[in-house]
Amino acid sequence: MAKQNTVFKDAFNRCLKLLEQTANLPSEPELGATLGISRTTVRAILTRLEEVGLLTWEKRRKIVLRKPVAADYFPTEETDSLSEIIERSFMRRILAGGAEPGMQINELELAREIGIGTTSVREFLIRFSRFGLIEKRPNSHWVLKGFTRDFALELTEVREMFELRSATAFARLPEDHPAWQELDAIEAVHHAILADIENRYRDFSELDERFHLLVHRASKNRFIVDFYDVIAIVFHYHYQWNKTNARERNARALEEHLAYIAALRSRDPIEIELACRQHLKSARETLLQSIN
Amino acid sequence: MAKQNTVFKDAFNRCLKLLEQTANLPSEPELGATLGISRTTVRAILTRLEEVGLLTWEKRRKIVLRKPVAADYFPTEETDSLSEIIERSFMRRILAGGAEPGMQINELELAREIGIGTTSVREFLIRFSRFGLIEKRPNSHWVLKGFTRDFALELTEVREMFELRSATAFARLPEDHPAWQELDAIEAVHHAILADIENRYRDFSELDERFHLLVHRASKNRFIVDFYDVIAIVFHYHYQWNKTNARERNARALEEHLAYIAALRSRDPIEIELACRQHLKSARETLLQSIN
DNA sequence: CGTTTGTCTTTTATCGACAATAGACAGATT
DNA sequence: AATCTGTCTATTGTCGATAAAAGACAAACG
Repeated sequence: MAKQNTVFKDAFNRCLKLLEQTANLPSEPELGATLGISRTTVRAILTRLEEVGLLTWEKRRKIVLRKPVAADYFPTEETDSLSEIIERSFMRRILAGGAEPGMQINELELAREIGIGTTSVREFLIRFSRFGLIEKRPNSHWVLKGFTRDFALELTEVREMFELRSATAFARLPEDHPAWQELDAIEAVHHAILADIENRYRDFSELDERFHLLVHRASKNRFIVDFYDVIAIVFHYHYQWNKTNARERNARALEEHLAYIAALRSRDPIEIELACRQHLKSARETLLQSIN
Repeated sequence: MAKQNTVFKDAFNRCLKLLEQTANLPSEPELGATLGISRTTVRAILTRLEEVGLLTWEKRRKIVLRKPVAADYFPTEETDSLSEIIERSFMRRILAGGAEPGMQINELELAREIGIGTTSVREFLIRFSRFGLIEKRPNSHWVLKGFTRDFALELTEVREMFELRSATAFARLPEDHPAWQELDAIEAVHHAILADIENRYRDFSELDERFHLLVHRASKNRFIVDFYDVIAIVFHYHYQWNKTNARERNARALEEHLAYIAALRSRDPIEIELACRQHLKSARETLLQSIN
């Protein structure tokens, strides 16, 4: 196999979802734009829709013959891109498994274990190296620096610098900047989750990322925004891994976010700094607790 | 060719340099440690030394037969690693050549132009992407964001945050920390260059990197230290590219460094902040001038 | 007994090949 | 006239293969 056809399979599934709602398919270019893929892949999807008897397709005439059923979808395991698979597999190893700092990382072994080629593993490790968890010895192996206390402290130190600056910049955004609307939307979701915290506390992780990314974007600095990737991936896997007291922790974080949002609205630098620091401090503590 | 033997050639050349000074070669492991290579490569070097009649080698008996001459060395073009070649080639294109922001970057074209495989180009681009100058469209090309005014401003904004914090941390290093000695050594080189500025002003670039890296290291934060790579590469190529008023500019920077070093020694936070800001401000201005 | 050497195995860096995907262009359709 | 479709080409993502380099281990040496 030269290239996985995960783009095709994933887009096919999303196309089926579209078909559940509407029985009308737009033109090829439009469908491509909707699904975020090229026309080549759109046509591959249409061809398959015809093959499985969901569609008659001739030039512009596209007639949906029936509603899609579960069996029409590709299994979700097949729709993940290779890099997602590698990332998950790798993170599980270094977060969950007994991964000692200083351990060697072997490209070939990793590749065999996941069942993929070495090229993909190498490219992943290179991309991943910017997260500061691994380091390359040229012409030799990678070294795992580990998800240690030091790592967490260094990460949060930079995070606090960047987020304070971003929050200050946020307050200076013009009244009509779309970020304020997005902030309203985010605040509403906070209230919604808090109102049903027992069932919905797991939705916090995604919301957290959405909120902080919005704040960071206000810095209009690519390095600050890019750095948020590091924070996001660490917290993402941290939430998956450490579930102790998740409900209470998330509830508290939601409240802190609300205070933080209110401070942003006030545009008062002092208040913003206070609310921001307060929240970042508890985020840091949560992270540190999960390490030791 | 599967792998370049640049490690061998480069180490061979360095070994010849050793032979110019001493006529005695140590054991294989020791030589390997000196040259920073494995024993396998050491033995390849010894074999070649024998082939070209520089050495008789049998087990522990290594007898140097003559001094190496210029013709014994591998040409320098052959000792650069592939990634260095790609980097130079790429930087020339995007800094010197008419590289408009928004331009597409084509892996295949780049590879053909440099005369190497696509894998190496891809890996380079992935590594390079953390410098914020290019961006990937998945399943499609890379986009050049360009060495623009915005780029320089964003870069220097973060640089200033990081360096101020590092400088403050530097002042808190214990009296006996090796960084203070290194600072003395660096200061001495400053005086030496200033004393012969007409001839030596080109040495500033390297010294600049050495000094600022030392300061950044005091932060003991991998993200801050790693970020210095971005600064270093930008200034490195910037110095190569923009030579107008280089002598005066470097002389001024050297003076600013000396003031900055004195401030660090004073350990007075206010003085440090002042000297640091002053220097970073002119560094930023120099960079900006070269852009428009 | 601690190094050093000889030999062998494993891993990395790089290439070329090929399927998946993107993208270009001319002719067809409304 | 604008958009869509058919067809074709170019580029990306991934693999396996291979030379260079690293590294393991036992026998030899001092």
